[in-house]
Amino acid sequence: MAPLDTATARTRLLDAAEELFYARGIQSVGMDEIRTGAGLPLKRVYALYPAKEQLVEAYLQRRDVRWRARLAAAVEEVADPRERILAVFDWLGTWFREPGFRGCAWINGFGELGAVSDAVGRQARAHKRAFAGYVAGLVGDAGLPAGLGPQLVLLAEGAMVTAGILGTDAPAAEARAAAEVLLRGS
Amino acid sequence: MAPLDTATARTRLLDAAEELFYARGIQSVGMDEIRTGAGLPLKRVYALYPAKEQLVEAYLQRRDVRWRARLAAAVEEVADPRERILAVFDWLGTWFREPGFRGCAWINGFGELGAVSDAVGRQARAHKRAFAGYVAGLVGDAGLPAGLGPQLVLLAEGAMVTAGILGTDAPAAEARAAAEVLLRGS
DNA sequence: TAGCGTGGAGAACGCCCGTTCCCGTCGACG
DNA sequence: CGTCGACGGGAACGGGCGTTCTCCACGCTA
Repeated sequence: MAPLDTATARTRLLDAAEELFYARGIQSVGMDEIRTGAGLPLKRVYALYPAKEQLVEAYLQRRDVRWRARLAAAVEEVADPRERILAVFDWLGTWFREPGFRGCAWINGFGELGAVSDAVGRQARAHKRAFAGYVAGLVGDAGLPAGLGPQLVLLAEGAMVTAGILGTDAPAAEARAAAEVLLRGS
Repeated sequence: MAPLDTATARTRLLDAAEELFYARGIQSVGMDEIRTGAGLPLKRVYALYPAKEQLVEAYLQRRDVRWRARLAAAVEEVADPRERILAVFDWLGTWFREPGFRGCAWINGFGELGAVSDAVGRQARAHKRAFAGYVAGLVGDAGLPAGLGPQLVLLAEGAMVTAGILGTDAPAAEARAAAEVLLRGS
């Protein structure tokens, strides 16, 4: 195979890593499998990320950017400030319905390695704080009391977990319905 | 050391397994460490559970019984049907504050091995369904609409996840406040 | 008291995995 | 056209872990 430039090599590597890590968990996936999936020589893999933990970190980082961008894009399609909040839960529903959905990558990663890898713990906390911050922004834009933000976040997190474990998209609609009540009550 | 009877050997084994698995994750803990913690010969360990996966299953099973019993005991102290629902969130708060709290064992286990071990996936689903069933019972006892149960469950799950990752007990109070609004709105 | 079996302690085995190293080949440059 | 460097492919290494096996001390029985 012709030599790949660094950028596409990195993309392929992260693509393969993300697919495998998300589907099966981090420790269950070996570096060899990732390099096969990426079609890269092991040497190249370790030139890009000198250790597995750094590849894991990069995987979570890139996914964080993309995940929040997809959420924001879905919310952006709605104008009314209150409806924008509910759009978060609608988007969760479309996410849950995607083939291969297996819960939240950061919740899963934290459960697996949060106690043992600082990098994973940091990524999980950063992602969850960023999500909470985004929701808080939506709540502020709608002129609603700040205390509502964390409550809506709990509904969303609970929906992710429950949908992941039970393998159903129902929690998205349930969380949305609960969110409507919370909005009305404020 | 004097030979231990089967019952206490099993107890010691499960005690050691639970402490280590919960604190550090399942794959990060070796059988050798567990046998050291239990003070048991490896032979005895494998006589009790012929493979690690079965020990993991037993760990989750026993923890499920105890966890739900603790929750139920806390709820039992409250008489008013609506207050009993809120007592669930109060108990979550005392759980979050316990030293060594690191989130929900089934959520963590599912994130780590749910895709790779049938036994862990089954345990997680069974536990979450049992919890949801318990909450549904409380909702029914209070004469509230059945649709409220899953919504309260989402708040609780979200609180567990968030408290685990962020290392704070605040989600318990936030979830309780949200639950009050949901109760009032029904 | 001699033999036997049970159970404790830990060494040993085989496998897997993260990481490193070697070799063949192909393109660039003089 | 010859040489050198870089890169792809994969073997090799070292360590860790789940699982099994060996050895030895102790207590029971005839």
